[in-house]
Amino acid sequence: MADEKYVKKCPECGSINLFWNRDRGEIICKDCGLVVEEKMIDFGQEWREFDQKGESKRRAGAPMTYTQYDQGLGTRVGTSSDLYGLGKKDRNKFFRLRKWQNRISTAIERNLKLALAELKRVGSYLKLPKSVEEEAARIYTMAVQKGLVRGRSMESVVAGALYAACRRHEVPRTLDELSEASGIEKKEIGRTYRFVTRELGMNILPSNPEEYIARFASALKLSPESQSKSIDILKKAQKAELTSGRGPTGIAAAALYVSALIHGEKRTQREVADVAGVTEVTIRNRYKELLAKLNLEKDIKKLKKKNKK
DNA sequence: AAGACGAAAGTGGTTGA
DNA sequence: TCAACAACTTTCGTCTT
Repeated sequence: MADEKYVKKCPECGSINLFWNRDRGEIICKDCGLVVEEKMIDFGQEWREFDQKGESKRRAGAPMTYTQYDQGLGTRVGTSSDLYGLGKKDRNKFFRLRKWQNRISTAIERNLKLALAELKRVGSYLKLPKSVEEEAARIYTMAVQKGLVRGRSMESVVAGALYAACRRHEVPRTLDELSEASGIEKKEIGRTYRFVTRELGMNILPSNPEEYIARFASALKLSPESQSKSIDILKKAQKAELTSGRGPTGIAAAALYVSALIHGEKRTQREVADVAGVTEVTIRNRYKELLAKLNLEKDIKKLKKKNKK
C-alpha cells in the first residue's frame, strides 16, 4: 500500500504533516494529534465469557485508538548532539546507556504504549482527572518493571492501576464502574489490584465513605442539604464504629438514603442501590444499623407526621 | 402494583491453625 | 492448605403504602 494515498490535509489544523501508523492502522496528524482516519482494525483482546449467561458479554469499544503514544513517559537517552563537551569516559557511558535504552525500549515501551492508550481510554470514559491518570500510569510502569504483568492481561493490570490511583487520590470509583469501563470482570480487577498494590508495597488506606457521597448524590439529583446531612450522618456513624469492616459504598448509600428521606426527597432503595453498586439488602442492613445507633428515629417520626398532615 | 422488609442459602475473600 | 468466618449478594415470600 502506498503512503501517497494518505497524503491529505488534517481537517483540524490543515497541516499536511500526517503520519501513518501501520501497526494500528491509523492516520494521525503530527501537529495536533488528531486521528484523521482509522481503519477499524481491532487489536483488542477478545475476552470470552465463562459465565452461563451470555448477555453480559462485554466489549469495551474500539480499543487503543485515540491517544498519541509516548506521553513523555518514555525516557530517552539523547542524540549525538548532546555529546558536546563530554569527556571520553562519559562518552562511553553514553553509548552504553543508549544501547541498553534501545534494547529495553523495544520490549517494555511497546507494551507501555499500548497500555497507556488503554489507560487513557478508560480514564476518559470515567472522566478521571489527569493527575489520577498519571498516577495510574506510574503504577503501571512500576508493575511492568517488576514483571507483575506476566500471566495477567495487560488490560486488567491497567484497570487495577487505575483503581489504585483513584483511591490514592481520594476520588474512588467502584469496582463496578471500572469493570464497566474496561470490560474486565470485577473479580479480576480486584485481584490484580490487590496483587499489584501488595507487590509494590503501596499502603492503601480503606476508602472513606464520604468520598463517594458527592458523586452518588449528584447521580441521584439530591439537594445539597441532603448531601451535607448524609455526611453528617456518616461522621456520627464513624464515631459509633458502624463503619469499620463494612463496605464503604454500602454505608454511603445508606446515609444518602436516610438523609434523602429526612429531607423529603425520597428515593427508592432500588435507585440508591443502583448508583452505589450495592444491593437493596445491604442498604437495608446499614440503614437499620444507622437508625438503631444514631437515634434518628425522631427525625423519621417528624417526617411521618408531616406527611400525614 | 410497587416498594420495603426479612429470612435463607450461596459466593468470594480473609484469617488463623 | 484447609476450615471457619464476616460481609455482601441472590432469591423469594410477606407486609405496607
